[in-house]
Amino acid sequence: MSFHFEVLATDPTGARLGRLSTPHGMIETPAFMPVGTAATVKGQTQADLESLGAQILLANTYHLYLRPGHELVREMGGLHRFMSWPRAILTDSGGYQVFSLSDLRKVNDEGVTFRSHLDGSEHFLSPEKALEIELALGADIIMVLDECIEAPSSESRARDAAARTLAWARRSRDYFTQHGDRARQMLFGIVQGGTHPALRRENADALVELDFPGYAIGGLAVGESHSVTCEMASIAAAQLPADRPRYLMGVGKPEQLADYVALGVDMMDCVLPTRSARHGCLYTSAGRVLIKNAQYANDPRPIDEECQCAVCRRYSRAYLRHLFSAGEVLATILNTHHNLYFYLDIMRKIREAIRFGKLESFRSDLQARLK
RNA sequence: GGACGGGUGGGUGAGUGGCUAAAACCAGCAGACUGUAAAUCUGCCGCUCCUUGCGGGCUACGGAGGUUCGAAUCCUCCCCCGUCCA
Repeated sequence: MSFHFEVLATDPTGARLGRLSTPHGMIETPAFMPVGTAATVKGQTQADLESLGAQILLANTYHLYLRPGHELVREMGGLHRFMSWPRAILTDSGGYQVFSLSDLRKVNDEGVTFRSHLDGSEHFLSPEKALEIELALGADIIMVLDECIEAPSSESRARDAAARTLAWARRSRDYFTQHGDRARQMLFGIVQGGTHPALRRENADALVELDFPGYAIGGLAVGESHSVTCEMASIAAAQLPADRPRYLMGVGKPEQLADYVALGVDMMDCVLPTRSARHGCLYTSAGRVLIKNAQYANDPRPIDEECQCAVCRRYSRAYLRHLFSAGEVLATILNTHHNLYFYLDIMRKIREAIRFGKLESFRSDLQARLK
């Protein structure tokens, strides 16, 4: 009973309000998970993240395996203790690196051989190896290794990747059954299938047969249009059991979050709020602010006049632009704080809207304002 | 007074006869970013005209002349700056 997922309410759109209990606290869904690849959300302390209300963070198996090494993390008491994060953690498997490090890897049915982006050394990641690492890291939710492909991809390529991902899911489940602990960790399977509707449906159906406690939809927002992303997510979500959490991996832009939620998605993660912040792109209730633009040099207003975050309550655009232009580290810190607040605040409002069955109007309002 | 070295586009600075409106970097301006090889990457960055094109015209490598089909690059004189010698 360490893990328990409960749908508390549904909205006419199909959105679900829920909660996922974990050994490291409760996650209100739909949830957005800030990305902390290397056991750190760049630019924010763990105290900052707690104050922002993040209930779960994402970290990366591949990166932590390379540095500092999963055995070290295990020695240091596991990822929660190592990074001093008392709330929930999800570790991605390294499947996304199959996509993003495409020049540095080779895939076959056994697994993936990576050439480390740090020192060029070769490393082999199989579904079993990924899980061994994830067991050592000790995150609450762990992901199977999958093969994430770029879009567009041919049907045969997508079919191969989906079949391989499914086979790996089976091996992962079996490995977890033997070595894992269901009271301590939850293993999610991942749906692939590219941008081919029939493949998505088939792959989701087959994956559900394997009976995972939660399901992810992967391989989206990798080059296809937003409407295709939605179509694929919708097809996959429709095949997934209603009583299990659904995680749409790697999305999305602020104005897209409610779209995914409306498809029945419970969890999302994205580097956008943190990376964009570092690059000077700030999200506001009236659209994006590229803080380095000359027009903000003498703008005394906060980033977003409607925002209640600590940065908007205290600092002007003029000051933030100065910090950014000067390359000051505080720019990263403050920008990241604001963007994460903005994302997490949208999620709070989305949950509120679902509670009252008003997600559709919230969504159209949001999109109109962010355009 | 003499001997060297040097003056290049907003800055630093390459270029020593044509491929140079002039490298590179910085600054400036604009844009991208979706399970993080990302404090990264891309474009623009003399003025001007239009039929917006690997287009036309003009201006530009301290100043003024000159050599040459052609000069930031060679020559002459001048003006600055630095170092050293008197």
